[in-house]
Amino acid sequence: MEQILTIITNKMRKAFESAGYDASYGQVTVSNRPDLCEYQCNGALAAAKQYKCAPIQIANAVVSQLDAADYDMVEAVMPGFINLKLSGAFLQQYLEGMRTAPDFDVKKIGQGQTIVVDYGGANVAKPLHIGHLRPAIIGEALKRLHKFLGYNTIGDVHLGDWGLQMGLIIAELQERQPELPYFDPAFTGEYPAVAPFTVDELEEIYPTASAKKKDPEFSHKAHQATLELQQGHRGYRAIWQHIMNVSVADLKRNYDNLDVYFEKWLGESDADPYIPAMVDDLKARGIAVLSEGAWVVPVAEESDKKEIPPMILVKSDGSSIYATTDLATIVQRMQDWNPDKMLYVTDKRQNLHFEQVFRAARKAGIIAAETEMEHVGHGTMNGADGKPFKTRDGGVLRLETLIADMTDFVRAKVVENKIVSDDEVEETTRKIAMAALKYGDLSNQPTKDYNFDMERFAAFEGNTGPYILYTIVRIKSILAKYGDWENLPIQLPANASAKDLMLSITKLSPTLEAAVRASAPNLICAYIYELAGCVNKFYHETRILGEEDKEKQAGYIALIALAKNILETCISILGFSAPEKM
RNA sequence: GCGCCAGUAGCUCAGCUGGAUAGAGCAACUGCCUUCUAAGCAGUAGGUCGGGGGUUCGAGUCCCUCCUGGCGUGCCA
Repeated sequence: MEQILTIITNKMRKAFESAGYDASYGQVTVSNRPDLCEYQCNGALAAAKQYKCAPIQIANAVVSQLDAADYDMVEAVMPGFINLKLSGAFLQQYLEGMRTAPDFDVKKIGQGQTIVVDYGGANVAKPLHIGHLRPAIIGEALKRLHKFLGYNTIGDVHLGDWGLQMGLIIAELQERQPELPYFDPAFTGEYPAVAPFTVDELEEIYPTASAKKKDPEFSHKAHQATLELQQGHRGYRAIWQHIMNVSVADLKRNYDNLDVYFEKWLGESDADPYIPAMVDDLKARGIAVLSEGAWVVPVAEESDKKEIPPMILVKSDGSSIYATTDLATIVQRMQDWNPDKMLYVTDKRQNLHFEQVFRAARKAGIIAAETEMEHVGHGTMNGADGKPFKTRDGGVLRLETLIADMTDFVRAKVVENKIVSDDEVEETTRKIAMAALKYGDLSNQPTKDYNFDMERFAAFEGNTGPYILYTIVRIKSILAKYGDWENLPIQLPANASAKDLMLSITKLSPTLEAAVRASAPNLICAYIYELAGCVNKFYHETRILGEEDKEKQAGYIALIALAKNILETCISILGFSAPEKM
């Protein structure tokens, strides 16, 4: 179905033409003065200059060309605005179309296209911490949004399992347990099947090793181990496999806990097999050049305002770096999936890195010219004081801990409210906590830093996830009491708040398209907040179950049912769901 | 140094390609539960949109400049 704005813009364009003006002035927008009108066209103001006459004259001429039956009100207002109010019948018909079609008749603009969303950013051997929350939540939402709009979507966690961090762990392990067979060059037998560490030990080993990077001797050993691992050192590969086994199981558990699911659990190591051929090829074609001992791909362009340093392909010690694996990953993705678009959801501070990789990929012809590459750089989540999140003792806060804290907060509230029975408390609590956490994050623009304030998020008043859930739950409660509500047709708006609600419902499609275009889930949050507000106002002003006119009542039910379905669809795109009661 | 991003109510933030009186939430104050869940609804108060220039019928939005903060800037990711 066409969007309302498109429909009335087209009519407005025709009216401009009939009145003797250029059709391009007919763009209609949602009103910024809801007290005056629902939609407006400012084209007459812009046209006045070209036609050298008063804007109000143009506006009047255009208005006389419009079909009055489509609107409750059409008027030209000084200095030249054209204000519109849609007719109830038009709205009724439009909503009935949304109600009866699958997915509210939202156009599947991604039909036939494949998109890869790279959004986990988890590192093996390290527990997920507070910094992993945003890419997981934003990436999952963007993936689901694309999927809803018809794209074939592939979410890839892209594990950090190949860089210096691995060398650091190996070097540290060797210092602690040099007697292990992995470090014995003469050892040719089978390595132990059981890892020489638990996940908890691993999580201690890495930060310890990382802290020792300043020691030149240790640092050299770690770099050397990284290189040898990448070159196929048998013992190091075995250790690596242990790390993977122990770590990935733990990561999956944590992502499950967040309702974040990846289609692919590939990592930097999976790109490794593609590296030698890629590097040879780039060298042979002169795309990679030797500079300061390293092989680099110059990516600077004439039009650059700043100096873009070359992308380092092979470090001077011969090992690969994250740019190398990222580039090789693109090779793998093009080969296996040939996507139309790749989306990278990572910290915004990696912006330059991705700019370099994308340019190198184009320069080398690794990606097709029409394949879009986008880095969705997100900001940092800080503590309530605006400073980076730390635990009381100054450590990094684990994601698990954050979720547990939020859950405890919510549980207290749920228990206090006494609406759900004891055996439902946990499930309800989990859903509300997830909504509070995810909505709290997604309602901010991805690029901005924001402050995580438990008090604020858990307060549940105003613009929060629980507010949205509460709205849905209220409707569900009415529908359950009403009974058979599934197939009732939409009726004419019964009152002003019903019409406002209907108008809000029609904005679903433009909102989703704008969100996908800008990679901005916050637009969906803003939309459902507005929609929920309309629902609550309608709810407050209209007695629904007590309505004696059964026909009228069926119309109310049809309207709130449609609103509920849209709200539920939107929150499922955002990655959470509503309980039955709260 | 250069580059990117941000600066809007006491606090946290919206404001789409420039349009009419700059909007929400929190906090403060005031109403509304014998009636569909008050985690709600309605209202009051709160602003020189960082400063200064400019472009035009019109600027929070575009251009220039300055101030403040954050981040990035070749072998970490």
